[in-house]
Amino acid sequence: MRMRRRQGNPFNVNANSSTSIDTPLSPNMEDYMENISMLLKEHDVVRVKDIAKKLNIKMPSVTAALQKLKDKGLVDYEKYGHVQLTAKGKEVADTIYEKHSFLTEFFKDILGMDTQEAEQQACKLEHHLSSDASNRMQRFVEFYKQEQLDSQQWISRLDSALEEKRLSDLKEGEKAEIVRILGSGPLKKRLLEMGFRKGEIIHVIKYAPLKDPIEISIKDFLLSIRVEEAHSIIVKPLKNHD
Amino acid sequence: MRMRRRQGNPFNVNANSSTSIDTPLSPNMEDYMENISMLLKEHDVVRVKDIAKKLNIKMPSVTAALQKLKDKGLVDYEKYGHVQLTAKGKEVADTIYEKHSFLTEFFKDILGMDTQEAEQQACKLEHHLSSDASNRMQRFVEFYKQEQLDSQQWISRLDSALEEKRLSDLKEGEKAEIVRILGSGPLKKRLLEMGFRKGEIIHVIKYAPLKDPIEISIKDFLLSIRVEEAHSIIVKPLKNHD
DNA sequence: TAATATAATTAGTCAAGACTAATATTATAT
DNA sequence: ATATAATATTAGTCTTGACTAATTATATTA
Ligand SMILES: [Mn+2]
Ligand SMILES: [Mn+2]
Ligand SMILES: [Mn+2]
Ligand SMILES: [Mn+2]
Repeated sequence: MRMRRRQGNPFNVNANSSTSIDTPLSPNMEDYMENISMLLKEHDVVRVKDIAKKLNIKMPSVTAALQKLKDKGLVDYEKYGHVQLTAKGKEVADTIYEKHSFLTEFFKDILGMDTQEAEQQACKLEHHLSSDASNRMQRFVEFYKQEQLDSQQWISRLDSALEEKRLSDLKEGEKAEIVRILGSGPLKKRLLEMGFRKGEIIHVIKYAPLKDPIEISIKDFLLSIRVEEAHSIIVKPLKNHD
Repeated sequence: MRMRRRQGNPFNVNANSSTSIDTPLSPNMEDYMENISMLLKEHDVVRVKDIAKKLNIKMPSVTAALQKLKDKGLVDYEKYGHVQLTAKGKEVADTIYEKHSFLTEFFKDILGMDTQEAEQQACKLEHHLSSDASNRMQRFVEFYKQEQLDSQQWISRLDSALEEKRLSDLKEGEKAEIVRILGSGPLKKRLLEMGFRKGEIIHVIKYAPLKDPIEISIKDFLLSIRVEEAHSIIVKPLKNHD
């Protein structure tokens, strides 16, 4: 469910042409704020060129953005001049950066992603988290990092879990061991009856992606299975020489 | 760091005017796929009107979207006809819905948000998660829901944590108890020396938002503190009659 | 079957946010 | 102090994905 801002009504006469102030910042504008703030922490003079480089865009785009952000009272900026944040602007930037930080910690320290990917993910998601969700998640990250006990347990389990695939993701000719079967209803029961059990070795005979069914063998039995069903069978691919 | 798609080069002569196929789906297009799939699970005939209603947009927007999705080979659709998903389209929709599901579980069952907010958050974030992050997070949710032991501990701690604020979020006249002080460097040391200790009661005397400093009292001492410092003091507001 | 109501499409507009090309300003080097 | 280089701005274009108004096609009802 989405709320899209109503926009572009040509008959809205109270035009208030500069709708600038007060409407929430778009993800892109938030990134401008965040990155200007970061640049200001490193150098005390920030130029259009610096922002363009950091955000990997061209200078005219930056100029346009700065004009909007100035209208909103978030940056101090005069033509051809240097860029500063207003008090309000700093608040905004800090709020965003805080989300960036705990999200990064979450992806890095809890989910075990490497620094760069973690940062990237964080910098995308930060613009879409409600403040309630942010609070809760921030608490959660703090909490989890204190209880290092079982987080160890989790991390070690994660590594092997990441080697797992779904049967439907295997390619023709691949072999794999069944790790577990998702679901709980009659579907799971049927799969068990067909011979899909934990530990069994599967060999994919024929698999045309998107075309049902997949043909496989389990200890010399030939079986056909629909993609949809294969989707809920978790396997661990075997190296070729097994 | 962002990658923006390069766009709008008027001199790109290999125009390939229908750049349609193969470029990744935008968040909005992903929502179309997801919701069409949901509608198809309930009714076996899906009309433009249904999609418009579900997504809370107008019919012409839907028509335009369907034309694009058809170009990309994701929907079966003829003018004035009913809407179906292609095999590829189903795959796409399922992938998105899977993210939607475990994200919802995360916000609901781990962070304790109510169903509706959890769904909303999930449906925003689902479009921005890499497949690696998705995998890890899905594993994490599964793992966490099995170890109900300490998740209990966490949930109960969360409730009280959500009553907490930062000193910088209090309004003039409010009283609060210090819960803890964030950070670790010399800043924290200085705050402790000033008398900010766990359990102390704070009374905010004067606070003009965005204007340093904040004036407060701790057991009859008057103190001034900068917003930035107040930001790292976690407090629990007291009811008026305390 | 004809008249009406509902549903869907087209045409044209708008805002955001990127881009290029051309121009203007400021900084640096001779 | 001037010439050149580096930066920044304007003007105009493009795509995406909304919107309204007008038109066309399909369904329903008399
Ligand atoms: Mn970001
Ligand atoms: Mn960020
Ligand atoms: Mn969504
Ligand atoms: Mn969703």
